[in-house]
Amino acid sequence: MEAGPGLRERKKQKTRDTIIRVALELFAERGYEGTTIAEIAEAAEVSPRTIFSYFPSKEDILFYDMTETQDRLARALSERPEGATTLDVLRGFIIGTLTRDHAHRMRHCIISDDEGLQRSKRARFAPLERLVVASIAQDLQAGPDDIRPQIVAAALMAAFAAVSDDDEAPSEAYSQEHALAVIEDVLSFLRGGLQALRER
Amino acid sequence: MEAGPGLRERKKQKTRDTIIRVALELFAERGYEGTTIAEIAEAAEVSPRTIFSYFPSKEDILFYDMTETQDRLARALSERPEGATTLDVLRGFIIGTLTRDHAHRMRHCIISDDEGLQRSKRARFAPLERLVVASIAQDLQAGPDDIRPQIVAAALMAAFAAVSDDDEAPSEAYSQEHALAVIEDVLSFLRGGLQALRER
DNA sequence: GAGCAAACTTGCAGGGCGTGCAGTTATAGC
DNA sequence: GCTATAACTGCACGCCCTGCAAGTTTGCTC
Repeated sequence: MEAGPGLRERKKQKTRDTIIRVALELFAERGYEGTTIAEIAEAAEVSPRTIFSYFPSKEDILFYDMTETQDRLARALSERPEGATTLDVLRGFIIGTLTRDHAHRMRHCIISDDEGLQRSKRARFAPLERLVVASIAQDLQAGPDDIRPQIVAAALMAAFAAVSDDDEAPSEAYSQEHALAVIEDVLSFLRGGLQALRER
Repeated sequence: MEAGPGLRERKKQKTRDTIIRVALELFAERGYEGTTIAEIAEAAEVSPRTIFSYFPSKEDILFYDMTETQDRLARALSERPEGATTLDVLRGFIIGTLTRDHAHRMRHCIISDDEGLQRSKRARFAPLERLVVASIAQDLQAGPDDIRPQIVAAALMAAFAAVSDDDEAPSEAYSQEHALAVIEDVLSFLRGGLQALRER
């Protein structure tokens, strides 16, 4: 008896994937605002009501992988090897998270077309940033009034956003190389900044 | 003949102020989600439909001063004196923008109570950050691939957010002093970071 | 395989936000 | 005062999202 997920679980996963796929297609075709839940439901062959048992809101369909990314980051930070700093973990995490597949490129276009979605995307990074702030605060043994974790985390998230929005990359390989260079710059920057505060 | 605004304009301003005031009171009393447009309209003695001719959305009532702040920042950056850097301008701007009046404190509580509003608040800082990015890019004569402006701007915005969220300040004077200290730290940090990149 | 409990799906009713439109009311300039 | 313009209002509508009470499917047991 393999302990694989049963029919029920597999079916749910399939339905979820279908909803995401058809929703992204419709968003790309008619725009996010121009697509209704009813249309997504019809294309996915479920009832509109069912959509909301898979996703808490229409926006959550678009940002379907954010919670998973958040969990991965939390795990990467908490399970980091002895001696590894938050910055070390993040370097690997950012590179590993960069994906240039069709769905992601499509989503990038969809979000670019809508002012509100750009704001939403930014807002959805906040939980990730909070994780980074806490982890860096631990590294630096920072007190509650110490502003350094927040500054460092903000800079890191900005770098992350910059490399993942970098849409003119000619190839995935180039994109990763470029991202690595950017991240090294940011880490140098942060080390220099922290050093400057230490010397005061 | 003084060229003051006519009755029409004064009345509009008054209505706008009333809407903001009663909305904040209701939000504080019953929470943001627990308050409907209809209730705000009734308390402000206008029709629900009229609310939407003053504010594009319910959230915009809460963040009524963001567009004004954005305009002020844009002006401060574009009209800066010869030789002043973006960082110089921002130091003054942040200090000048810190306010601890009743409405702001009330809003802070309202936002703290609601997960979604915290995300929204963060998202609404994006336009400010874009202004800062552009201004810093100009200062640094940065090319399009240069990540420094985004990092520096993100760190500055994080500092701004930190000092304006600093709600346990015993007094406005203390709060300003504390903010100044934080900002000086951030500026040292940024100078150190930029220096480190220059030396590579 | 029949039956049962749990999980999943669905339709329905409804509340809240936001918009377009047309009619009424108030203001400003002559 | 009279008129053109601006503002307010009510109405109807579409959309998102939720609670609830069915109906349907799945997994498990006998």
